[in-house]
Amino acid sequence: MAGPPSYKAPTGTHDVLPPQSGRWASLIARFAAAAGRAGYGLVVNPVFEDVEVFRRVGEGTDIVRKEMYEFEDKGGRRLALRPEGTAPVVRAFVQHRPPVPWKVWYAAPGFRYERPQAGRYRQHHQLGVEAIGSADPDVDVEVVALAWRFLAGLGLQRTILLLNSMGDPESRAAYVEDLRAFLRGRRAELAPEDREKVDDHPMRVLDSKRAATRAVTREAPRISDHLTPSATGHFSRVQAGLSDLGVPFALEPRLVRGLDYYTHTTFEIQSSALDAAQNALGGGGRYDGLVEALGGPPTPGIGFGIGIERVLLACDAEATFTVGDARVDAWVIDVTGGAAARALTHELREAGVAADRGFDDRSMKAQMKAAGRSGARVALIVGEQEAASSTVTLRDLATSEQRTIARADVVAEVRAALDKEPR
RNA sequence: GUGGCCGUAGCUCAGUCCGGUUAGAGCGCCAGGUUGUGGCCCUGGAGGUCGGGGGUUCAAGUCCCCUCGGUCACCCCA
Repeated sequence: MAGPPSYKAPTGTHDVLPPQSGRWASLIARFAAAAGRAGYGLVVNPVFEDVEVFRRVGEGTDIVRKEMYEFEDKGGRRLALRPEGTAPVVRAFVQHRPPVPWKVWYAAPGFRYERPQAGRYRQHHQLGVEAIGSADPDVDVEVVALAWRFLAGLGLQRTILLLNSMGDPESRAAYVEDLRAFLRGRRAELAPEDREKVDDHPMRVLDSKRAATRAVTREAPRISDHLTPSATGHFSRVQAGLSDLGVPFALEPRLVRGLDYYTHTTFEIQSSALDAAQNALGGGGRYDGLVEALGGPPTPGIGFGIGIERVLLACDAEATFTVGDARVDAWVIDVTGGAAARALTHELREAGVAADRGFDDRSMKAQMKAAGRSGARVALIVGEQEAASSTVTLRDLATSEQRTIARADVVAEVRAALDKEPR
């Protein structure tokens, strides 16, 4: 293409700007607080990993088969941008071998090369936790409840929690055989697009949205009928625990989720407020074989990921968790050249008062206009008269009342006007 | 990867079907009305290669082809 360069954020990516970014930041802060209260510490992983880290996690999944951002660095290493959050955390666990249970949370971007649509992006952001090293069903309960309570705490009400168990590997192997046999017998009734999945990935057929397929899978064998006694025991204890905490859930035997590594508990939280096709706000499950697959000792684990963009979309749809105005307390106006504004804003900020000012030595009118637009509660005005008498005019921008105060009393007067405690 | 719809000022859009002088509106921005005072009002101004390229034509924002981008959906997922 000719002409001057005209750059845009790459397809499927977005800039998050004020004031929306304020909401973004506060969402993460809330999650950090919730996870912190539950004993989870922050983990920060690299945004790219050896491509094998992700391959080991799901050879057969679309995520690794066709959606990974893979590249070779200048040293010839094969790397990939993280398509999901669990694998890097598990890799870090295997590398550092922290004491268990290891409970961590993260807020990180995920990258998948796919066509964007409402609620789906090439770079999206996830909030998540991982609890590695305990097979206790109470860990499942804690993790699921954390996700549920976090979303409820934002004011989201039109959410449903879907719960299923994939069982242990023996349960699962037996079930897959049974399901495959069933689907082969009914193959002709399936939607054409789903027929080819029957042989290689029969469980993928279960989450098809096509009506013809769903009619068949309604009658398909259920994994709950194939669970070993111990897997059934684990799952019942999870359900009992959730009920005990008042977390409502619906059993969904067809919930298999996209990643191959899940065992036992899997769950997904959907929003019925989103009319978009992508209505899963988050999901996760247990992955008792994953640590071993990445070279560690046999170690159980469970976690979830919540999509920040989708949660915010759901909040929009339910008109909750709205953008808070990031207002400053005071606006400093200086028509004597700017030195007074420089000193005053600095002094106020040092004293803990949020203060801002205009630049470029603009007219009184222009500076007042900026002050009004900023949403500040008070304006501090320094003109020739104030400068000459070591005073400042303090104006309440809501009531338009103003009075002249001594320059030396500015911090105290502003604090009083804002009803703010000294720091 | 496949399909539908859409690309005109910073934003939201009119104008495109039936081609015709300097491409418009609202909002926002800047300035003035008020030589020290915001929000309301009035006046004025800046800002556009009509996504890009090619073609048809005396003439293209408008018609044709290609291309890029956006959006929604499928596959699948957060």
